Amino acid sequence: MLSPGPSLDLMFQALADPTRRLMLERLTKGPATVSQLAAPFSMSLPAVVQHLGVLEGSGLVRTEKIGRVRTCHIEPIAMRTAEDWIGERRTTWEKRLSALDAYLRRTE
Amino acid sequence: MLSPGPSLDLMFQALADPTRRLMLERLTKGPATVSQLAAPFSMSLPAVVQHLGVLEGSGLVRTEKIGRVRTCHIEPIAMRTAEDWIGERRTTWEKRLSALDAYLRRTE
DNA sequence: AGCATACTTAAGTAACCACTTAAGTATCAT
DNA sequence: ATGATACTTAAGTGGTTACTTAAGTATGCT
Repeated sequence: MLSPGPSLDLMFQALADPTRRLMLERLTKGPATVSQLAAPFSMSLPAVVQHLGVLEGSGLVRTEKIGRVRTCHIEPIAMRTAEDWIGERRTTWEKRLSALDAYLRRTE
Repeated sequence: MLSPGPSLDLMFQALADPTRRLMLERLTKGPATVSQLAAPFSMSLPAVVQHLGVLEGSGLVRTEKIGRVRTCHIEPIAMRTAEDWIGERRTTWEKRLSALDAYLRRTE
């Protein structure tokens, strides 16, 4: 392991689990309480809350507790951070490829 | 854990480690042999090869061995798969937000 | 007050992950 | 053929992750 980074670690780690991606997908349709978020899954509530903790720790999700109900929603800015990291590297490589391609065509 | 998916699991898992992201970053600048890829890191060669295995297993990197040298390069298509998954969810949520915003302004 | 709801805390476990060292194999160079 | 290079295989270890069950706390309802 090297540098901790601005928490790309935590974001990608959070995205690496299918349960958490489904939870994120659910939150795409609007905010949800912990119970609502847990409903589709067959696992225990504490397990769901632990997943939620990972999502929140990564910054991808924000939650707020009012009374006894905790409500969760997506944080699009954090999503963009992860997305951008991939995008930058991908396009750099694609540019290299097309430059090589052009070169090969020229020397052809 | 639920569905395995088309291996978004493996891609995001691969991206979750800073060493692997650095390796990917290196490969952005062009193909590299295993030794070249390992050079910047202080860890053992087998450790680097294990990381490389994760990257390759996720489809983000492709390698080919010629003689005794294994050469590695980025697979931009796989990168795009991961990128797109995030992007779709992020934009859906952003649309929801701006729709809500517009609604609030109208009723204001 | 008494009971249900909505989490929360704690503790334990089995599987996985990121390394390590040591030893091995396949090529290439002389 | 000999030695160096470029990985490869195997086995082990300590830390983390994804759960579990059991019990606890805080809030809202009647």
